[in-house]
Amino acid sequence: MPQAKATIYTVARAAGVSAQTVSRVLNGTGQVSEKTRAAVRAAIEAQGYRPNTVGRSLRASRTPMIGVLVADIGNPFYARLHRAIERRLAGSGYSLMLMNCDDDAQIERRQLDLLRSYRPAGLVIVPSVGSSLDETDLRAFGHVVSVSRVLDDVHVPAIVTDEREAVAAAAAELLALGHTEIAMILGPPEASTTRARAAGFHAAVAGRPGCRGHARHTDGTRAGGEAAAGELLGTHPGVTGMIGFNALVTEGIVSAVRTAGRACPDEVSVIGFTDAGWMTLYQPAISVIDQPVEEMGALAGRLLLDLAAGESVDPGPWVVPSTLIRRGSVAPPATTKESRT
Amino acid sequence: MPQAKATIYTVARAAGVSAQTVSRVLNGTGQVSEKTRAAVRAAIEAQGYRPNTVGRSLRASRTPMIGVLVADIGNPFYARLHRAIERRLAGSGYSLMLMNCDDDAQIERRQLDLLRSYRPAGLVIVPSVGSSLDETDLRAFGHVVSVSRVLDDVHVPAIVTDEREAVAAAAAELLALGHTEIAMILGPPEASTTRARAAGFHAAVAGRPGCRGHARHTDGTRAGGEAAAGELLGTHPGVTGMIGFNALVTEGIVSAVRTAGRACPDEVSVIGFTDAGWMTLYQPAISVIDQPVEEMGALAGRLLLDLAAGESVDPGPWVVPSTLIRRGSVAPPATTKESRT
DNA sequence: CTGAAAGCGCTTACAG
DNA sequence: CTGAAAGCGCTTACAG
Repeated sequence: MPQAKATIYTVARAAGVSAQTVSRVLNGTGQVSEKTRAAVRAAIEAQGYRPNTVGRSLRASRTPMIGVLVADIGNPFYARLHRAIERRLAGSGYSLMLMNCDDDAQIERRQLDLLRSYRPAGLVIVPSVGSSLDETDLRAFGHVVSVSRVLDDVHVPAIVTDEREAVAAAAAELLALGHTEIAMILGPPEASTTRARAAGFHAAVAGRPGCRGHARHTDGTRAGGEAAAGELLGTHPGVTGMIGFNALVTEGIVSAVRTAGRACPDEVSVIGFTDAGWMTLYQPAISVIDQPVEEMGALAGRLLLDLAAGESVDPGPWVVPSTLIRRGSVAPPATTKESRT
Repeated sequence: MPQAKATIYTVARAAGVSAQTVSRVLNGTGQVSEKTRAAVRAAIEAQGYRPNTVGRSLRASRTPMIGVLVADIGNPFYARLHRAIERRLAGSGYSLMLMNCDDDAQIERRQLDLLRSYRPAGLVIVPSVGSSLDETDLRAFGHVVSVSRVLDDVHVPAIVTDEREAVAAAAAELLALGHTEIAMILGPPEASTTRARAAGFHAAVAGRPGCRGHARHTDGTRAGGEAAAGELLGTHPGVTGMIGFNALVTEGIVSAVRTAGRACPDEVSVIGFTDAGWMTLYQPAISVIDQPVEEMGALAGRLLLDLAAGESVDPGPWVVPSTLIRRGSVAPPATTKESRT
């Protein structure tokens, strides 16, 4: 029959030992005789005692909790990231406190304050676009790892994918197929990811004399991607290949291509960024630069565990490579095909 | 210059008052003279003091945190639910601790134990399929609200949508269009949602003499939905309409219909459950029973806030209605159309 | 309007 | 191998 309020003291009394000994049994620290251990276990069982993390955390001045602050958990990228971190941390005793900031620097700061009030052991952060956080803010947190987006002038371990190279390879593949005018529909210009992906795109185009590359910034949403892609298809009918900044923008591109009455891949090839279930359902299936979200999350969890254990961690940036998955949405441009026929 | 370790005591000393007065200023409780208040505020500012929720929680025997336990945050339904609860709780001082249980009753129990060790103020739970939780487990949590799935014989406020009615209406619409053999690809038989949706489906079919309804259980994934739908299309070529249990199963149905070489909606009409971005991108756009996820999450947040404030809350179940969104994937069956032509 | 004392549940030195 | 004391940061009675 579980006791109304079991604590280490009620357990200690029932077992005929001190609270300290109960603590030792609970944590497996120090030496406890087998007999005493058994008595304590029996009392724990009898009272239905459950440790109180709050008491422990207060004494330790540190809570076994990792904060996770992302822009929007509704975005599958962040949802998968959370799940991957949680899996890596399973069994470690650490819990995750997830917070959204809607990519708003003010909300980000507020959420961080709230989070910090719990004195968490660490933080995984995908900084907001236009984040105002600096090294001081993050240092106040103790252990921090940034994922995907990086903060300028802030030296915390960062986990990223090889955005520049991956986009460059994808763009190069379009160009090698014979496309001479291609476009990249980007995210917000302030995001580090936008800059890296844009750089890869431009580098690939620059490597092909006679080819032209268009880049457009958006807010990273489907609507934003659709508007930018639609505008581009209208003003630059020569564009025969498009790369999307993320899964949502890619949805927008696909929609715009269809609305413009252009066939994919016959008239316009499309490559997405970050795989999504619908991409294999759509016809044609969408080729995509597949970001290793699970690996990035697992690595974030590992680095934080190392940091919490007092080990020093290389600031990186830790680069986890993306892979180009070739599906049906990429083909040589129509003109090339015709000239071959 | 923020102090290394600011507490209410360091603030109190700097302001020349007692810790108790600092607490009063922080919480807006009791009477504090304007002058004293200003001095305290100045000291807080000067030291960069941030309240420690752990200390407060220990004293209060309760943490301003709501646990959220769901099957899989990778499922957009749960991600949207989390976001909706978080939005409703914004500014309330409560944080959310999100946990996955992979729909595994054992993991569910373990996660709940971990969560409980924080002494949270409440819990939002989507019980796992085959959950072993009973009223005692949940009562130990204090304030609990269940969402979407309900636990048998457990009396906690529940938030659901009108699954039975919504599915019945969707099925009835197919039948009214002239379909005489339709199918529902369900989730796991143990889930309360499966039972409710199946009941709605069977009721609609029973209301139409001469019509036939097939129901198949799956694990609720895309692969499961695809296998079940594929099998059904093969063994029962007369099926001209299918309803999916959730967004993933609907992906599977759409894929299976295409693999079977059947045109949608000309040969097979499809209706999904829970709207998703790809459903408007796909051709034809997928008609769907749209679940009011945001409202359900907001309501869960509100009920928990009420409960935490000591108010009594109606156990409900609180029913938030779903809406049938008509898009391109539903049409009269081919035979009917031919006979009209 | 303000303060001194006690205690929330635990672990960290320190002693034995 | 085991225990008594102190203290983590805060708020709750209780006094004035």
